[in-house]
Amino acid sequence: MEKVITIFIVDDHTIFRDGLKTLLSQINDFKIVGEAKNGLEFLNSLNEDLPDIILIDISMPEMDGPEAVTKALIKYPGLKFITLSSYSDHMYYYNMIKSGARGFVQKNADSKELEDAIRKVHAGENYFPQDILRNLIFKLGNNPNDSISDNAIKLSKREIEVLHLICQGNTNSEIAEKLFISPKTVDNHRTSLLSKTNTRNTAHLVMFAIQNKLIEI
Amino acid sequence: MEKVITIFIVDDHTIFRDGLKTLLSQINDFKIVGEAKNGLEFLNSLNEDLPDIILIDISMPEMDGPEAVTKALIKYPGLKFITLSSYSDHMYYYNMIKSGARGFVQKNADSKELEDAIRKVHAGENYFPQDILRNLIFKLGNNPNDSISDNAIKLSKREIEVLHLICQGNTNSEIAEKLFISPKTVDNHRTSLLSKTNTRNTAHLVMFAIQNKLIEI
DNA sequence: ATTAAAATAGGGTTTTTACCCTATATAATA
DNA sequence: TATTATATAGGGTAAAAACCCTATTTTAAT
Repeated sequence: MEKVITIFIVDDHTIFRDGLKTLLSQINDFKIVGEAKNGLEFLNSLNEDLPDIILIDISMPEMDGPEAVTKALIKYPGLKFITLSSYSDHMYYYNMIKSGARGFVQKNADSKELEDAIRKVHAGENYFPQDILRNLIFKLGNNPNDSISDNAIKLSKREIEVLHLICQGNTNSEIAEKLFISPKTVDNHRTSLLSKTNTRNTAHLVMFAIQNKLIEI
Repeated sequence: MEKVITIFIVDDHTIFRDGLKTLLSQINDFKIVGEAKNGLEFLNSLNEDLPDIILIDISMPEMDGPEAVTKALIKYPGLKFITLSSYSDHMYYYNMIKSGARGFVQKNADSKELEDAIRKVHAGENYFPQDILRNLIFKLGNNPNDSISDNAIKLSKREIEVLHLICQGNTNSEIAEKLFISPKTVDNHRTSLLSKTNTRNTAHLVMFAIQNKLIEI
């Protein structure tokens, strides 16, 4: 008899979890051994009886995917995570791969692909769709020192404060009043925000900030 | 033998559809008779053999939930739609209920609730969670003339086009070129966008648009 | 058929943003 | 210790946005 692959599901949508549970249970050697509705609940439910594969969503309340993966791998370095994602935003791939996920399956993939991914990752391989790999390679370019994390946009504390106030619809002088600084300083922060994020103007900056979770929606 | 309830699923995430299919198939008198990955595909697949219940997502590519429901009900007024939604944004409840959906189930509800909703709607009742009803009543207030649709922000086709191009970082003259209109006209659309959404400037408008799903992230 | 909304476009003005530059003090990092 | 990033602030300018107004044509909606 073949060895059973134990699977844990982390996703905030109960119906999705239920569906996935039922779907995967129909595969003979797959066994759902646990589920959680966010990263925190998942971490708390981890014990010595570890699952073979953890299917985990990216954006969840309380604690999101990347954070949960990072924290879980500190305690249990052998854990194998496969990310389930609904967005096509590449920023997330990096965060998730960086944090240590071994596979990546988009929710609009078919269920056969998910099964493949589970088997491959369980066998010790990685599973990333070609277009994601291509994008990663493209991002890394020909500079080997250029790690994924270095590509992450790092905004300063003040810049994030300014960004928040911009998104709320404040003008430079209003932001200046609220932060007790000169409007000219706000202008400078604004310039560096556009420069760092490589965006063209305020509208583009706000979109970028949301897409890359620099601010909460 | 009890009568079978036929169900059609419309959702852009294949894994979610597959899971739901398997999940609901386990209930004896439920039968999945079709599926589609967006509103357009759903409409095209409709024929004389109509399903009892259609489970439909709100935001999908090509054609979204409200539009599909509206169009389907013109041709087949008897159809019973249950909305599946992942967000807590109330904007959508109105659009979906307005368009004629008879039930509303959040994806983070449990699968028992979905089954209940299907049975209730099939029996001719409505199914809306208490908090949604409460919010509806709250929104309607004590003004009986104040219909739901009046509260929804209605942007024109052109305004939404302009909004999209704004979010992508285009200036008025760039938008003008792309839409083959005068920059002054774009400026006018911009003014009415700010006025309709009651926002203060571009940054605030973009935030509002995203928060209210006027645009895709 | 009449009204209302949408889409078009122009004139003109003020405010805001975006970008050029220099400059200083402080904090963090190599 | 030397270097880099951050945070501060100014002068100056050009572009863009925001808002005032009028006005015509087309397209829904009542």
